[in-house]
Amino acid sequence: MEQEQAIGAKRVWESVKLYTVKCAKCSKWRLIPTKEKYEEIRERIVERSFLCDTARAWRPNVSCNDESDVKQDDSFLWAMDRPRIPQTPPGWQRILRIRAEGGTKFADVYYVTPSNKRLRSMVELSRYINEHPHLKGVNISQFSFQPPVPLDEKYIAKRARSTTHDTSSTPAAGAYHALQTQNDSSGVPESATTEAKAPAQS
DNA sequence: GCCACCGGTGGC
DNA sequence: GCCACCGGTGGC
Repeated sequence: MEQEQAIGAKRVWESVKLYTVKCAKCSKWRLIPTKEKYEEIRERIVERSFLCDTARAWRPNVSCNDESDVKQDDSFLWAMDRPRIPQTPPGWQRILRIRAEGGTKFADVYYVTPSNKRLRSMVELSRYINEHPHLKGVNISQFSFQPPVPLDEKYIAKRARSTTHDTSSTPAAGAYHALQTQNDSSGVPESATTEAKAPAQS
């Protein structure tokens, strides 16, 4: 019944403000116009590198000669998605919620079903699918609860990591693309955010 | 040690 | 009373 644009109607909202992907050639950021497009690129980013040319699909004249669409400064909280996250099935929504700074986790991923039910884990997802025969065609391999990684590792409270050895010097090493989230809450963190800037070599 | 999962609860 | 958010922890 009240399926009415349900999704996106009220409570369901996304922490992500802008979707951006880095050009594999010139390393400039290109804004991705829609979440759907972003998810499509993200799924195949390993097989198909993103280039400024790719953005011509929605920006006919853009090229590596144009400056970056967005500066990677501290006006946003940056996070890198992992590659190979499947596109969200039609009728569903994949929602990312960034947690408060200084907590034990960075973000939560959840899926909203076509009938507006919020699911928090693979367990809940498969149970829900089993209990709803009309969703039998839905394969759980189309879902991933893997959250992105913050570029600023200090955003999360330090664990018993100690010694901070170089082991994790490059956060999200394999990930090619990133998303931005709004960094409201605090005033000007400023401190070290800019240092976390993309090591993005090789 | 990490993280997927879920219970508790504070704020609405 | 509900639910968004967070922390604890069991299983790997």
